[in-house]
Amino acid sequence: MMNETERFKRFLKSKGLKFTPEREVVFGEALKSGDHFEAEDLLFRLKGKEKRISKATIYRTLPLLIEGGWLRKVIFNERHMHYERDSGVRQHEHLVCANCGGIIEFSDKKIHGQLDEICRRHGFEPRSHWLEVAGFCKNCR
Amino acid sequence: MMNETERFKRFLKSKGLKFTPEREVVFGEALKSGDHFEAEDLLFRLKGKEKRISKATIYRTLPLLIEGGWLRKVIFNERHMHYERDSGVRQHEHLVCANCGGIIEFSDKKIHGQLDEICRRHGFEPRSHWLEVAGFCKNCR
DNA sequence: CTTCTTGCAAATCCTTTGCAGTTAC
DNA sequence: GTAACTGCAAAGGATTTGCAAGAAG
Repeated sequence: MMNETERFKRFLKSKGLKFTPEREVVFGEALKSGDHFEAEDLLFRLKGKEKRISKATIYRTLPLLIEGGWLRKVIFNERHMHYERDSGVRQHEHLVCANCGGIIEFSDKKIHGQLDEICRRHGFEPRSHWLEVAGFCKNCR
Repeated sequence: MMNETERFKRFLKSKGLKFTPEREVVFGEALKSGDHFEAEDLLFRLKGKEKRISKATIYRTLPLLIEGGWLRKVIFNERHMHYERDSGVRQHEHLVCANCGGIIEFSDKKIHGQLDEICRRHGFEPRSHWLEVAGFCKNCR
């Protein structure tokens, strides 16, 4: 964790930006998120903290964390953005339950291979992809 | 086309809704859309028509067309919604160029098969899916 | 005639921005 | 010191809603 904070500091410095207490808190809390979260979640979780962080600061910090590779955006069938830890693999593959909202993540080599093949056929250079299957999970079907 | 309009009338009736000139126009224009469009596109295209249709009516009609199976939603990496003709196959597979915005649609049996397999493994009952690959097309790479 | 519709403008929701005061370096 | 940062509140863009007037059935 200390390492990550150091990485963050270096990242900011490299861009001529400053390492502030606010950014440190948002950074720490975002990385603590086990799974998907929304800006509003962060805001809420930070409400209880000693340091009060404004909505604006959160919205201004999230893009930095994405740029630095700590987070990625995930778009669901809603109006607002979700975020998740970026493990480095730029793939977003989910089964999303239409009933309980539960999310199962997966990653599949066969699909990746096939996607590469399809891109090749179309002369398309892939950078990232996301795949969402909507339906009903084991418990809700 | 006449058939489709009849279908639409019947659909509305079945839900206790009325067949109005406004709905007819929106319906016709939406079905005329060869590819993806946004609510704003429809609004614009309807500007020139004899009948003036309000934004609100468009936003109120689109969900009906989705419910009736004529359209489906497609979500891109933006803040607003896109729509496309629903051919009955509930798959949304696209290569989207990050530079020119061009969209290449595809459909791939191997991927479908593999998705089914993954769902089975997770006890998940799929209803629809969407897969978007972002990158650069032949011309823009 | 009754219920559903329309257009309008105001309201929402999430996110971004302008500004004036504050802080990191 | 000075450029970057913060919180606030106001602005934004896409979509929605309340309302009174207007049509469909």
